[in-house]
Amino acid sequence: MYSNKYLSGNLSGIADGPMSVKQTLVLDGEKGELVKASETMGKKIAGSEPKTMAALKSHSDAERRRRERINAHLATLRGLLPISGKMDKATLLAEVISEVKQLKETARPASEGLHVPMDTDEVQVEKLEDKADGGSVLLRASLCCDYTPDLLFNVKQAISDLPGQLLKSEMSTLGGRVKIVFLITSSSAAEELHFSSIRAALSNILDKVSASAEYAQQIIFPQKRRRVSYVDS
Amino acid sequence: MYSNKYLSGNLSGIADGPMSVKQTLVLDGEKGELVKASETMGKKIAGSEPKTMAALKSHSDAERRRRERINAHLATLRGLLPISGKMDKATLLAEVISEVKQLKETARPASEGLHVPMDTDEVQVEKLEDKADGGSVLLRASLCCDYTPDLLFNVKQAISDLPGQLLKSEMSTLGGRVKIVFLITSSSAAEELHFSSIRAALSNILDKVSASAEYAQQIIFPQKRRRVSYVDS
DNA sequence: AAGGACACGTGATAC
DNA sequence: TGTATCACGTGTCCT
Repeated sequence: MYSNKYLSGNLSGIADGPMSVKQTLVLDGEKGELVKASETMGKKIAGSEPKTMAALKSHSDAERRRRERINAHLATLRGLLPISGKMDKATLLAEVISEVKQLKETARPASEGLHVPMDTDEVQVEKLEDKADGGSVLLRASLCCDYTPDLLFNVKQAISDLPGQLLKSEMSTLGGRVKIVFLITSSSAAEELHFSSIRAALSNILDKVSASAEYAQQIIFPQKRRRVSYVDS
Repeated sequence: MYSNKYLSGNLSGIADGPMSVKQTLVLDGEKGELVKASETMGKKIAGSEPKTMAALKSHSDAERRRRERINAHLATLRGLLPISGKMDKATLLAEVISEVKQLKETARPASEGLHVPMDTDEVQVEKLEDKADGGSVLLRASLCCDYTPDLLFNVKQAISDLPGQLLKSEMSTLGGRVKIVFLITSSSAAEELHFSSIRAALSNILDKVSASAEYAQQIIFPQKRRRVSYVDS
């Protein structure tokens, strides 16, 4: 075992391999030189006090146990992650934090109430929680309008044109009204660009839907007016 | 700064503090003794090669950067956790893994409740909360499948054939998948009958969709298998 | 060969 | 007091 190269596992000190003492240089910051370690050492060595020895061993032992605990937890986390491949310890942690965020976002709407479609047509794009963690931003876009048979077709087309990655979409209907909510990840670099192109895509849907809806409406409710509002945040 | 105690920040070696060279003992595993480090050292020291010096510095610098990266991520994770108090690094990780597990657990019913389409085709009919109100029962039916252009047409037809009164329908899409949920009132007398006819109607949709989807899929993914599950409750 | 990632032992420090 | 945690520089492997 590597850890016993300098520090023997048993105090009786049975020779069990070729020995090579290393880590013998000390970098002297003051002079900027390498010096022999012993040069600057005083009495302290005196050699082989068993007390110091035992203390040192238990110290490094404890430290090793600590490392093992941490690494075990890291391994557990690696197993919990959707990503399978081998990973850097730092990148693993980065993945974990993005996982946690994602899960939190996914779990939220359960408690945050439902998106009931209102009476005014609406296109809304907002940014959720920009904690400057890893350059990725979460956008929440929503569209509220009348339901028409071709709505879903238009939506689907718009989705494929959407920038970033679509995490989730949710749609609810009430009466003849419908509200669709999208959750989209965007790179913080292209954030504003995505922002406006999402807005454009959804507004485009709204236009088409409005056209066909207005046609149908004018037959039945010629008096009804259409109110449209665009909201950004 | 502590990190410069042994290794000076500048290679010119300006004296900037009291110096105390430490880490000079080497624990000899073979003999079980402390020895002077220099005892077992040969020529190698020769003193002050600038090459070795620079290499050593860049090495420890890199290692420090790595540590900082990891610790930064750990700090971020600490901030994401519901627990506020100070925490052991290992216990922090333990908390993170339990948090991830819990979020996964919480997110699953949320996903099912919020009707996020999963990867398996599914027809589900269940009875919600029969509070013996007035002989009327609430049924919740859902259909999960690939999205195809004719899906909505089929759904619309099936709806008109449905028994009972359709209270609400909700639909969400993710990727190419779609999940539709119906809320239907039924008389408790005809409950079982409605149950099976709803099942039949949705299964019928699923069959049609599967057919057209499979046709499209066999061109692109000939190996992909369709898994269908029927769930009652 | 130049640099990244990891485990190690050690000094410092808090309780 | 002993017994934890942490940051550090280093050796070693891998690319």
